[in-house]
Amino acid sequence: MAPRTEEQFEEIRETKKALIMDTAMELFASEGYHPTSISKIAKKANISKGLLYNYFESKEDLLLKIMTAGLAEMIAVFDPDNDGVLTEEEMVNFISEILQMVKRKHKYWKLYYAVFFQPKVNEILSEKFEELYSKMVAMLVEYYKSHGLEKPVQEALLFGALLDGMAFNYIMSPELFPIEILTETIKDKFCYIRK
Amino acid sequence: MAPRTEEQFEEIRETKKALIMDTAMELFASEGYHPTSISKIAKKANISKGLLYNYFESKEDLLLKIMTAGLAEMIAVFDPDNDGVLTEEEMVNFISEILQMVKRKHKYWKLYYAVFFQPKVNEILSEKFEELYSKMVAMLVEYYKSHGLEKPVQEALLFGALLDGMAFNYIMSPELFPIEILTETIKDKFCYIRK
Amino acid sequence: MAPRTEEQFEEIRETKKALIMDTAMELFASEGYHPTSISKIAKKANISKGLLYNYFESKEDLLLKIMTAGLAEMIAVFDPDNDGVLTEEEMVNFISEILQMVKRKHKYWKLYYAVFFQPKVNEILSEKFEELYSKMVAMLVEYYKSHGLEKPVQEALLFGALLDGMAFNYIMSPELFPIEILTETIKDKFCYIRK
Amino acid sequence: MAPRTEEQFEEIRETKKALIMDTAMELFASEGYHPTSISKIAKKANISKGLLYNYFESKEDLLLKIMTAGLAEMIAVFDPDNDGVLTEEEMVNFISEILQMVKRKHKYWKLYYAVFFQPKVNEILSEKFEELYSKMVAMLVEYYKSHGLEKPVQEALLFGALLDGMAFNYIMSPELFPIEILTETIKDKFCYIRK
DNA sequence: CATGAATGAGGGTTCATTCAT
DNA sequence: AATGAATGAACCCTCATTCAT
Repeated sequence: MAPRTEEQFEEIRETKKALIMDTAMELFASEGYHPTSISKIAKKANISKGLLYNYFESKEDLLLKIMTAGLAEMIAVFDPDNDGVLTEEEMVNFISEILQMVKRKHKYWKLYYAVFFQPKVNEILSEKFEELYSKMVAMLVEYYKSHGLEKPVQEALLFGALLDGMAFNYIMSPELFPIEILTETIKDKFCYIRK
Repeated sequence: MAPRTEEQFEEIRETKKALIMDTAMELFASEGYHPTSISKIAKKANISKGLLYNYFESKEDLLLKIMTAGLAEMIAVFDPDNDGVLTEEEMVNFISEILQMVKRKHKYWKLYYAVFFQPKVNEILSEKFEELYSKMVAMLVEYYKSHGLEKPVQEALLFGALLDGMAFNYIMSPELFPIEILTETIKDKFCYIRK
Repeated sequence: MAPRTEEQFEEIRETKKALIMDTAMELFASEGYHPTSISKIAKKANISKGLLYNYFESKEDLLLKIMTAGLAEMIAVFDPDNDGVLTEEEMVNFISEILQMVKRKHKYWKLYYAVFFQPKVNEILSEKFEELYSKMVAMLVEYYKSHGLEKPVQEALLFGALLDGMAFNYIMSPELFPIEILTETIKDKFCYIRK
Repeated sequence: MAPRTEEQFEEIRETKKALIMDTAMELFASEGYHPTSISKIAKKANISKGLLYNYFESKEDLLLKIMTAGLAEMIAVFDPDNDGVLTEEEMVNFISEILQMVKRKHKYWKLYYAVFFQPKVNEILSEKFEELYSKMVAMLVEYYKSHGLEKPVQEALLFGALLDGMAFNYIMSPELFPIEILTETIKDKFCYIRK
């Protein structure tokens, strides 16, 4: 019989890779990176331990690939790729999108917070993360400048920290932290909407 | 030599225990909990592995004791144990004290963030933590109420999140996050000082 | 296209088999038998892992087939199939041929030495090897007898050992062991040329 | 109760280390380095797998330590630490000592031959080995020079190779290679005893 | 109070081999 | 004839914990 075609193999690979990454993310996020063993991941994904190493070089590589993919997704959402200045409408939109994102990608975020203090991982990801971070800050600074604020950088940093803190609080105890009812207050405090 | 008295023994015990906890915290914070082995802690503390088990039941127990002690210390600082309403001066004071605390107890905070997603740890600490958290929020709510704000709860939650986010950002990259220059802006935004 | 004939298939098979054996030998010799994985061999030979098992039953079988083939080649060179006594000229020739052989088939020899202490390999090859060995010794014994030496067996064993030792030294560090400049001395010591 | 003294610990360590090295050497020599698992060594030595790593950093380290120790022993025997020229008597002595050594330290030699073609190991040991080798050659060269031979270097290299070959043959099949009855012939051929 | 040799379960990883296509 | 995804046993190694001294 003829062997599978290149494309068939490619498809199998993509499917399996996604399965493994999803399963691993789930476990990493809920139990932590170190306490999650390769065996556990393989069992939950219904594959053999060995197969995992067909797709990822190591446990660390698996984590990194998950994180990178997640980061890329976030960048896609966060970054309006807007070289000009945000309109006020865009700004309001931006806030609600981020907060929605946190709720939807709950697992990713949990993983992020859990993993950013793993020294080794952080080392590798921090570069990408800081890129995202500084883009966001720059965008905000521009917005505040265009609104004539005296200390646009401080505003931007503070606002960034606030979003971070909200995400963190929500991830830690979703039932205690009512994201929705806060948006209006945020708008009042950080959007400087001209009436 | 005269045999040591009961109290002397007790003192030795306390000193050793503190030494072990400090050493362990240092390592946990800088290398992570799981990657830090008991051997490494013992070596750095210049004691034998066996002795460590004389003071702590297990590695997890050690971590928990460190975390609990740290939390207690923070509670002592954060909680003015003030049943009345904060004055504006106290409020301003409170902010700068918290931020100073983050800088001073850098290691503790790092450990907290790194370890809060370990299910077991979280389970045990979350109760105490939430107690602290809700006390803080209540205090802030009172403050905002007394200043006639419309949505005192939202204000309080937002402010709490902001402080969290600042701590988080500072811990992650102290060189990128200039805590000091932000206090003024915070004051403007969250203290509602009556001129 | 016309279907291939039986012979063409056979030819393809032989070519592939030879390719695999050559590739494997190369790797076994340079990296060692155990550290060389089937994957690596397949990759270097530009075939799939599966195909290799179409030609060889197992990794061990592959090794054995390589060794056997190599041994056969050597036997063909070493054994003049001469039932009579070597002439002096033949003897001199014999020496230089062996030494040339070592240089040419460098890889084979390296593999031999590396692998001769693997119990299983030794088990299977030792019979053939001893056949070769005793033939060589017998031939030499005859030669020495015909030259009237008192202890022809000792001479033969010693000479055999010397050749072995030279091969061994050359294989281990070719740059340190100058085979060529030794032939004359060997001739003086072991050929007993009648002037 | 008081802990053991430093010396007691040291003694335990030395004893265990020797036990492990002996056991491992036995197995490495008879089954080969790679096919011998740490588990097997531990089981045969009646210790836990873990303990082995209390004494040796890795399997490779264990092998290296065994080899180095063996090499040191051989150097001690081979090297007369004689800056002057060997007397004829010493030379004869030297030969029989080496051959006895091969018989006595059978296991070590087998390990040497089996392991010298493991690329990684060789890399590390070759330096030490060459030191020994060149010392031996130098010693022999001096001897031959003092006996007025035309080509002392060739003589020395050849003699060295012969000894190597004899050792190799003996190790491979002791029953086929009668070391004892060869010494006289060696003496005749390589000692140049002045009558 | 104090030591570190010893354990053993479990971790991450490799790899010869199989098999559906 | 040919592919490479998939398996699973075995490997090397780590480390929290115990215990005799």
